Amino acid sequence: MLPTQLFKSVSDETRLRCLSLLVQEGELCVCELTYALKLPQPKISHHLANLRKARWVIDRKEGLWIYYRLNPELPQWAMTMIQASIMGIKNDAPYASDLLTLLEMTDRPVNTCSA
Amino acid sequence: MLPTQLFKSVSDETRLRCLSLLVQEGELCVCELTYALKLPQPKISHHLANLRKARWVIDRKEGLWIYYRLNPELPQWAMTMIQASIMGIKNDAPYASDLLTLLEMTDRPVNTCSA
DNA sequence: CATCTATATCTATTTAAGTCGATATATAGT
DNA sequence: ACTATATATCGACTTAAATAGATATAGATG
Repeated sequence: MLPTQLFKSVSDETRLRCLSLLVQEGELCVCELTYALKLPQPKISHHLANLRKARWVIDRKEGLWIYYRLNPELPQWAMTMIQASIMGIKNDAPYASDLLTLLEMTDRPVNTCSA
Repeated sequence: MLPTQLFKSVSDETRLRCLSLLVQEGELCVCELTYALKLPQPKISHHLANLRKARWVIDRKEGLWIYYRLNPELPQWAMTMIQASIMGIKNDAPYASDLLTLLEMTDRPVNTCSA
């Protein structure tokens, strides 16, 4: 959990978009992120693996779906810094419209342990 | 001043070490950073150019020296996030010992407009 | 057990970034 | 003008990371 690795992980726009949605929505599965960002599923999975490796997020399997959420064991400074960042950028493109797109999604999987 | 570019810029350890010293000390010249980090001058200059391009820092020329400091026009969230980060990591290696090394430097240029 | 859906991984390709050493520029002092 | 110091830039090389598409795995359904 090196600071430089945490920064590098969020220096990619696809990953920052995913993390922004996860911070705002709590917990999302891969198909919801794929829908919101309108990107190919392998690309989303690949970037989620990067966020997992940097320990920004953890995943949880439930049936066919794999849910991702912010790692509760992040150092306090990392939590503070990502929240400050996302509060600062969430109203800008493309982060704002990603959330709107997600909320337009019908048939979202029902998350039995919603956050 | 894209968020992803700000993150990428601090995802390199040399640059994060420089920025950490600048946040803590206010304003430093290249030779002070070179001394503190014990790295070749061209390498330090190269990374400072990156921090300048990402608009993390601005520079100021005074005689032979070029002083770098945090860009006062950073977005508020970026200021908050970098300060939270550096407060969180400044007591860890190598950031803590960089500051100690800097303070051991004799013949530091006298900065006439010290911050 | 065949099939569908959700997700991850693999391979190949391209692009970007870091490192090193040499050199160039600019200022100050003698 | 000559030399020394501070800093930036350039070129060559190496390494890492992003992208895209194909394929593999795993659970659910009929």
